Amino acid sequence: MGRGKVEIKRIENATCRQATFSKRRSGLLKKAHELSVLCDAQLVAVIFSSTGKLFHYASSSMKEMLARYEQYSLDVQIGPIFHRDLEYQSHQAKKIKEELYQCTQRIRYKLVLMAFYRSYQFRRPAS
Amino acid sequence: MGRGKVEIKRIENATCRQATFSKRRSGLLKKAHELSVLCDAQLVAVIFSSTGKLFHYASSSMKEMLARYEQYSLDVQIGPIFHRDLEYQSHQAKKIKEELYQCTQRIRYKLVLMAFYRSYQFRRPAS
DNA sequence: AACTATTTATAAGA
DNA sequence: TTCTTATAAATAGTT
Repeated sequence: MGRGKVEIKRIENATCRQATFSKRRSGLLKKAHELSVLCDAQLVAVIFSSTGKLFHYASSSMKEMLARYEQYSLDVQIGPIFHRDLEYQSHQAKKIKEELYQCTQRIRYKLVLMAFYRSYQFRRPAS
Repeated sequence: MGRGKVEIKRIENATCRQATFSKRRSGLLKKAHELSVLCDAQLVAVIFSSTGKLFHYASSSMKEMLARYEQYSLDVQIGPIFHRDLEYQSHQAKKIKEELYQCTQRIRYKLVLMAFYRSYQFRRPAS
């Protein structure tokens, strides 16, 4: 969106790449904020530059959730379900497996959220 | 960017909010992709709609990192349920599914926190 | 889902 | 980096 049309492939010139990164990064974070506010969505965006610098955005609801659940351990949360003494029928077990698969797809991204939050704390211990 | 200027605050009309969510969500994910490609950046964007539906983008390098932790997460945390030799009853299966869903909603942030802590240390051991 | 009038983002240049 | 400005792109309101 500028003086010329840009092909979406790696910018070879380092200076130009850095300039574009700076502009588009702020654009992306701005859009992320707008989306969360306009549409009442929870979202997180985490960006590492090619030099390893971290940038991020998290909607306020996401921040709250991260803070709230940080204290709980995975074992405490998941344990009770696996320790239940229940009897099942096999086709329903299959159903559950499918459901679990969906859950795990989500968990993949939860991992990133956690990553983000930890880095945020590490980088800003006082805030 | 349209027929009128929009104030950045929650859209009250539900239909309008949903339409805007759909448009801006795809716009954001597209921008995320472009940024990662143009500027060789690693990034993840995770969006939950107000109804809890998940959308995401992860740059390829980020996917790789996630894959490592997903493996750990799934095998260790979720795996055991698949290895149980159980029979099921329908109302109990239903209950379990509901609980598992709630459970994953709760644990997901913990998982991410864990994952990141390691990835971050790996990336920046000295800082 | 499509259509466009407008607003917004941003590429290139300074 | 910051600003300027021409242009490309996104999208608000509408159908």
